[in-house]
Amino acid sequence: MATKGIQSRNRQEVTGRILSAAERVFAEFGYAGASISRIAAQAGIPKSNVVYYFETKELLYRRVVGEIFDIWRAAADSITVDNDPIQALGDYIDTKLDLARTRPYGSKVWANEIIQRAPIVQDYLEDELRSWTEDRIVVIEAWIARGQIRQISARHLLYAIWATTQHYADFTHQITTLNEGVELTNRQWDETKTAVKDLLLRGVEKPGGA
Amino acid sequence: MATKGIQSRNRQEVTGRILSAAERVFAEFGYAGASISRIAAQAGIPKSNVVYYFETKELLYRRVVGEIFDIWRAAADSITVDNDPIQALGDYIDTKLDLARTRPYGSKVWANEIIQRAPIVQDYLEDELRSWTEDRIVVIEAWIARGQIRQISARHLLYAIWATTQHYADFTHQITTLNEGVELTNRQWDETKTAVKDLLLRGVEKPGGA
DNA sequence: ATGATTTCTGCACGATCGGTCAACATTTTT
DNA sequence: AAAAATGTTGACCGATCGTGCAGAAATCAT
Repeated sequence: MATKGIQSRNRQEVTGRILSAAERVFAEFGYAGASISRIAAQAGIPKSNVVYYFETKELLYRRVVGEIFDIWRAAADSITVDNDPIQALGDYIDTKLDLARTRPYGSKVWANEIIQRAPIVQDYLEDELRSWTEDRIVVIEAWIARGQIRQISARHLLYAIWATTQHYADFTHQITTLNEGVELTNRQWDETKTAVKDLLLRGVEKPGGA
Repeated sequence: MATKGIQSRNRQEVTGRILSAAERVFAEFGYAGASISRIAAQAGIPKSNVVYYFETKELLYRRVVGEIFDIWRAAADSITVDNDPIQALGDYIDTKLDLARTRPYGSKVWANEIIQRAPIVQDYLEDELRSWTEDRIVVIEAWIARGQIRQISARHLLYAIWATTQHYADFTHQITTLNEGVELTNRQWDETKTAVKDLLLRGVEKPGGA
């Protein structure tokens, strides 16, 4: 009763390895280019075993996309009416950039899916993303109404934050190449955070309110 | 002597149709998911005819990527030391957003290629993109040295412009879904230009220099 | 008009794909 | 310990892929 037994412990470990491998392979080869056998090889198990746990490639893919979607959603918890706008948006940018570094594959899978017009997770967009976005826009517009930030387009501010933060995940390879071929150091990631917040938030805060 | 004959005229027309179809199919299905037969069907010709003009899928792909790269490069012609910074960067953003609207497929193909670590056009990144980027950074840093703009990171400013402008091409489907399922109108594209420039350029211009 | 050249197309090939299935191994339940 | 349930694996199938190739069709040069 205390434990669930060896089988279920293994089940969790194996499915976890598959999900992790799938996130990477889907990111690096796209949905069509990612074969089940390559995912299996990445996870170190036979192809049949992947099918056993996730039935089809599409179901496995949906699980991967759902994971990164949930993580991103949680990253915006700081965006509430009662928080300080600059602090809240700054935290959101910081968290999003941390995720760009720690979970770049998930971001790439999402980008690929949207680029291809969301053939598999369109329901996510219409149900959860739409209402979630409208809620954040309401918060930002409340800040504007209170005079806490400049009169900007809340929607385009969100898009700009998404675009810039995810750019550092999706375009990591381009950024690395332009960084003389070496990955960004801890210091350079800190500089990135500072630069992105400096650029975007100066367009948000009131001129006098420095 | 005046004309080149029917054959070469047709050659240009057919290769043009193939390139246009390929840009779209590569964007919507990724490199692996884009089959030659689907490109041929989109162009309205037999599969063998596509191979006749471009030999391999990879060579056709390189042509498609090279096209969008050249177009983007030309879009930054306004970024020179002697131009006014805010005007020049504003023009760049405008042009880049126009391209996001008129050539979204090219942008998506590029995004896909970078996400997958540039398996085919890495030479573009190391040769042309790298030197091109360094040149623009020199210009922006010259503006800073002259005191024409704030002391910002030229590199991250470029990345932010790329990220935001290309976001409106690569994530068109997400933006459309969040726009109640309908594509952006002319007016909304104008609002986008204004919002993006307002957000990014306020982080660039000197506080007093309004 | 005729031969050379270019353009176009259907067919065939080996490879790889997603997914099925039956046999086997292990763990859990009784 | 026997039965049931769960986990694991390799062999196999029909479909699609990129590409090579031979020959037909159209155009060009003479």
